[in-house]
Amino acid sequence: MSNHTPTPLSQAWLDTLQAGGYRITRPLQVIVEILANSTRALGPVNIYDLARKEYPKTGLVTVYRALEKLEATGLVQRVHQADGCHAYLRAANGHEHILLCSLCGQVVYFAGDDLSDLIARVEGQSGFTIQEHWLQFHGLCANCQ
Amino acid sequence: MSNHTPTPLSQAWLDTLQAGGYRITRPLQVIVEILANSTRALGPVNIYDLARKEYPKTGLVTVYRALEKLEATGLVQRVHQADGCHAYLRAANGHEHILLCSLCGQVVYFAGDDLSDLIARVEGQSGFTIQEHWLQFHGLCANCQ
DNA sequence: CCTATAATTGAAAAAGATTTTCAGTTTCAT
DNA sequence: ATGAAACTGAAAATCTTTTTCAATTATAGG
Ligand SMILES: [Mn+2]
Ligand SMILES: [Mn+2]
Ligand SMILES: [Zn+2]
Ligand SMILES: [Zn+2]
Repeated sequence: MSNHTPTPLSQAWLDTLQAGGYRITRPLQVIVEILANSTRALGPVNIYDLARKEYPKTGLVTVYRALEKLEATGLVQRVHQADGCHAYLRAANGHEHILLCSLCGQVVYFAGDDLSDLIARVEGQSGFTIQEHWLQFHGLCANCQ
Repeated sequence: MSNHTPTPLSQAWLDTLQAGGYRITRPLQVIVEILANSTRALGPVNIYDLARKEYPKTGLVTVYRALEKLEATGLVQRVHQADGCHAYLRAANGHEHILLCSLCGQVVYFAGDDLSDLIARVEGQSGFTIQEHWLQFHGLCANCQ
């Protein structure tokens, strides 16, 4: 059971988790390492399988519990997809959205959308106050087209 | 067991379903009536409870099966929400998106978004070909604010 | 209107996913 | 080093969705 050095990102996540009052255990380290460095969304069983390669004792329950902590801390987000919404991904940094490859699942983050005019127009027409917007692009990555 | 007249929209849905080769049964009529006229997204159990008021024999399985048919026929869509993605709503007509009230669940459809510049920019930066976009607004309806 | 056929139904069982319980172990502030 | 609180994995419980199956029903054709 080798003890790999954490990547800078996963170390930052662990620090945030610790600052949030959570304890840093081996299975949590492994799960964080997996999620912080993934370029595609992963489901619980997905993460479970990967985690067991590094730390075979890992239980599926622990994966669920880690996802709960990571989501509560704002480090990961649930990803909505046509075939299900039970996969997780690094949360957006500031005002970012995601673009997903429909074939291989690869994820790219982008920023720079400006929906303020549209939002103002829709608020006027509907009488709603808009608090939040979800935007997601789907397509084929350079490799898959 | 009163036999209410179907609303124009639910009659149109039933015609579409029949044209698609499905048979029009009482529980299906009731479920269509509920979904075609709902102003908020409804989950299977939600629909089940409402359907049983009109046709008490309705089984939950039949609700699942009806949703399958309605989704396959393009009459309803699954709605993605922060607290789960198992509720259904009238599908968009053409290029529409939805705006949801985070308090009461009320839904409004809107059109008129133009994301082509953003899409072109993100395609250039990422090397992806973007095929589809999801956009959803969340806020408070006139009643809830 | 009758009939035959295929679709549909509801109950029950099965399968799948997630959560809870619990006793033992580990982290981490003192 | 110590102890309180958090965390762990296994097993059980719970919840959701799908499958199976025998009976019923819709609808096309005569
Ligand atoms: Mn945005
Ligand atoms: Mn659009
Ligand atoms: Zn790809
Ligand atoms: Zn409202």
